[in-house]
Amino acid sequence: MFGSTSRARAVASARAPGIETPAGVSRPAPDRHETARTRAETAYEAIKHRVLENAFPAGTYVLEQELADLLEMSRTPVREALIRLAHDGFVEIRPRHGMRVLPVSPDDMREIYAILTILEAEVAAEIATRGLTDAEAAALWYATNEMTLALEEDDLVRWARADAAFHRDLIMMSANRRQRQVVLQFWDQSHRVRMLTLKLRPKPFESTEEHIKLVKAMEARKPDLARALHRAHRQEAGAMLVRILAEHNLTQL
Amino acid sequence: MFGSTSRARAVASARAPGIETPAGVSRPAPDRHETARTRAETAYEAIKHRVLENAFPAGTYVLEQELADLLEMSRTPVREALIRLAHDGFVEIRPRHGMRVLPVSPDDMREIYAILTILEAEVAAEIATRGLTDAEAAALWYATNEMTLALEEDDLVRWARADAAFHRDLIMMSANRRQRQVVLQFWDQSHRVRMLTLKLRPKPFESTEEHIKLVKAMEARKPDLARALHRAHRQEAGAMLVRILAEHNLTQL
DNA sequence: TCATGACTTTACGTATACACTAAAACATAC
DNA sequence: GTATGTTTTAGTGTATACGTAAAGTCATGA
Repeated sequence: MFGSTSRARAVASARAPGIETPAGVSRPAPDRHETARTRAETAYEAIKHRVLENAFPAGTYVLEQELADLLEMSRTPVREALIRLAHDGFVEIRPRHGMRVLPVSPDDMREIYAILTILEAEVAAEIATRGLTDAEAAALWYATNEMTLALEEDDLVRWARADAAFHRDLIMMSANRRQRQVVLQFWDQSHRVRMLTLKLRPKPFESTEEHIKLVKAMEARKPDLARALHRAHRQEAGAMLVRILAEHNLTQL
Repeated sequence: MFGSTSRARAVASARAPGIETPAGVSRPAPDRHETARTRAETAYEAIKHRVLENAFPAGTYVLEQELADLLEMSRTPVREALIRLAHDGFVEIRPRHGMRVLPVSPDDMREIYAILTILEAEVAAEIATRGLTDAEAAALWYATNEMTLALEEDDLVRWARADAAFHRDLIMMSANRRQRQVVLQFWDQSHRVRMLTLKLRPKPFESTEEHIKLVKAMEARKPDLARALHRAHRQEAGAMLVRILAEHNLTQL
């Protein structure tokens, strides 16, 4: 169903596309780019993408059959995808109304950033304790450099991309798989709000500086400093987003 | 599928039990105690229970059809339950081999306790900041009292039950729903190891004292003290469990 | 116009059928 | 006995059918 099936299918599924099977179950060739996936996985990714990119706005109800029609598959893999999406916190499932895209309120953002702040600060300290590998340092410096260049060009989208890459790279350095999973889950939950408020925020000069200071603290192997810097960085970012949501009365993004 | 369906079904499902439906789908009356549930939910709870209580030992493979036979339902709700159980970290799904109960290794326990330590310590500080309600204090004192009585009677099972209740009560006091969800998820993941090592651990006199001190610190509204006490408590408990697993070569519980 | 009851429609949860292919079993050669 | 190739079996992912009941629609009365 997951993971190793995808691998096995990638190897085994080099059959001719478009074969029409003789019995009730029609088996069109799935789109093949580089990994074969179950339809349930395809559905998961497709729906998640639409949620994150606001193609399905917050509060929207979409029925199972609508999703199935849209994705050109039966309801079964759609249902399986929805179970996962609900568990990830992107949608809720309301029988006879379909899935509803969960809005992200200021309170939600408070919750999310409270957890990100706690857990990421510990990761920063962990990394400062054991030191950065060359590759890790390069990745983080690349991201901060991107942020700086983006600011020079007044390209906020580019800046946001670099910011996301920085934080993703950072959490992926954690040795604790469960910690990575939790942080990424909530970071994803905040994605739409971050994107939709991008132009409402002040220019992130200080934020960029904070990223740079954090990398320096980690390179200098100062765990307490790294923890404190990152904690402050996350707390301020969360508080600012919450403020913006409140000021603009964006209560359900 | 979840939640509100259960409510609606509870109201609407007072039909005669045992009605045999005319077409392919046989609809025996589900067992009714107080809440009606979908079969997928029934499957989730039943399988989870068997995993937690070691009826399906770690490393065990069980096929979908075996589970369906055992639970007297079709494969469909079993599949849906397995998606959730996999997401909760109790099993992995391996196509053509069925679900496999995920063992919990010493490294897993390190990961779990690292996260519990961080997040719960913050909850303890939060509660110490805002103070305990009478009901909350009563619940925690009841649990610590149970621990004390259990120790007097040398009843470790009773002690473990009180310990679990204490921690569950504590996390449920967090205002952060996501934090509650994360902590409970990982606490559940450690359940089997805690139960299976119960008799291998030293008598938890100090642990009981630590619980008592924590409640006092929270009542006294000392957030820094509460955080530090609870952090130490969780770190020591995690380290001890990891030690025991290693000493007894229990690498895959 | 609003409320209520009856009837109809439809979305869901589930069982079942089926195609596909991974895994197991079997046959053969060295 | 071991390795390899072929055949068979069976577990999964998916589509479809169906029963159930929630939701919608319609008719009627006050």
